[in-house]
Amino acid sequence: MKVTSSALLLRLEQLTTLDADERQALHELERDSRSVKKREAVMRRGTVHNNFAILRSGWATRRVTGADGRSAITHVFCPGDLIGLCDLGTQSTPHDIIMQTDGSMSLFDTSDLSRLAQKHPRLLLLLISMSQIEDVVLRDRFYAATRLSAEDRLMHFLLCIQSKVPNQGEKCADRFQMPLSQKEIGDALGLTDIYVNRLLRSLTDRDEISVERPYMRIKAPARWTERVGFHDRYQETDIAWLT
Amino acid sequence: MKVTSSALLLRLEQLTTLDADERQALHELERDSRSVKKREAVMRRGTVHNNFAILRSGWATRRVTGADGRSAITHVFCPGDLIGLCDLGTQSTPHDIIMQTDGSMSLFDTSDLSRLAQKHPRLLLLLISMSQIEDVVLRDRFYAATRLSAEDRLMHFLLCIQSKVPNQGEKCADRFQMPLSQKEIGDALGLTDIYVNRLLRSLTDRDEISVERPYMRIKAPARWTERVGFHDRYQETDIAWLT
DNA sequence: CGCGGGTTTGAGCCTACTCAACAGATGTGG
DNA sequence: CCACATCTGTTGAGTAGGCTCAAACCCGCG
Repeated sequence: MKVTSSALLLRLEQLTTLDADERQALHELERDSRSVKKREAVMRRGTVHNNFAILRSGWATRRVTGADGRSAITHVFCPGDLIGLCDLGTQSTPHDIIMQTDGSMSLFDTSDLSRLAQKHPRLLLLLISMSQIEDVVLRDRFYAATRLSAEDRLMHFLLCIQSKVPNQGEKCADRFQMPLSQKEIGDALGLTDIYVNRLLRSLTDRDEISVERPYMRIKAPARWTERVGFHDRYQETDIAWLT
Repeated sequence: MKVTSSALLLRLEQLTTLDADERQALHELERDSRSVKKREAVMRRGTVHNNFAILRSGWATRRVTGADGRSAITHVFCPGDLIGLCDLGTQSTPHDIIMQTDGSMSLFDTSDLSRLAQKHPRLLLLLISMSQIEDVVLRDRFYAATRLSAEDRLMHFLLCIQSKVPNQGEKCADRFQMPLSQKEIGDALGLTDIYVNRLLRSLTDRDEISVERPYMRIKAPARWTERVGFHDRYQETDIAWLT
């Protein structure tokens, strides 16, 4: 039976070269994969098992939820993303991971990881390096959330999502998938769903975007990028120094 | 000449056991240290050298600065903290690091790191794991910044700083050092210096805190913790699984 | 003694929120 | 296959939390 292609492998090989051993190890990591459904919590804060995962298909988010039920979306994950490698130092999962769409993932815990650390330390470092990009993005978003107006914040976030989107093979380069509802966009920005709606409405009315659910199109991404000071951290990725 | 004690080594040894080789490697990493002055930018965004550092004494912050000059403080570093290990995947430093006080640090770049990766992969993983805690804290702060009221946000942040403070050997356990001005606290919270001032004033008037510059005291930290849902991520640290 | 950085206080305003209601989609069980 | 529930999007009206602008004070320091 043919091996399903791995979004993670594809991305890694664009950034560095793997030897046969490493490719094999990666393949074994992804051997078992579980299918997961929309809205399912694949990792729950406070639990100690399955702290690490490779998202093989579908979208997921990391959510921080408060006592009053309000919550914030700190990360958005797409196929090929690594989840939880940024929590190595915590004894249990610090925040929830929720599926945004149906999908599939390979799950691990510390014992798998510590095996990998012994047998393929370089590979682990590569994976960690890749996943750290997400936290660089979070810092940009922290700035946006605290220092930009609601509209600029929204623009910044849409650019973030656009830059995440894997090359979908579609010719319309400026059309991208938006896997979040308006309420969820609000949770990612610290705004109300209602206000997000007004902003999106205003943007479409001014012909800045067009919404073609579940897709979206930004009419003048370059202008937006300039305006809100957006950086595409994925394009700036470089892990080749790890020889 | 006697070796100056290393805040980093102390912290690592509380969390796991190092063998003689690793202790030696760590010692060599910290051999050269440079003294740095308040307000000095020790790493500047966009540059490719000295991307990594061990902060040996003093306090520093990571700042994200926008085109209009507004900025946000995403991280606060204290002695023994690792800086830049969370940016492994970026080709250049993504954000500025600024000294908040005079201090000293040991600086590295990717070549040092890739040597370390080859000779002491476990040690590098330990260091990375430790430094990732800071990003877990940032996610908590992201939630606070987007979903809590200004006063709760401020309480949350003060608890964060208090939990960072190294055991100062002082008996007053509830008194801690506050290395940020009100304007800087505002940058860490997404508030104006003026509003931070009003909040602090109100808290002291209600006898919730006392300000004894450069120290500060929270009168009822347990109540605050409950109220804003604060987690002490440093206490939850666990890197012992990396055998 | 003057200067700059940090703090304090007042007055007025605007951005983003709350509450409320409805329309459209989606899904689900009988 | 329809009836009902739930989630999502849309719009209006009124409000308030945190902002802006302005000015003064304190203090350490050159």
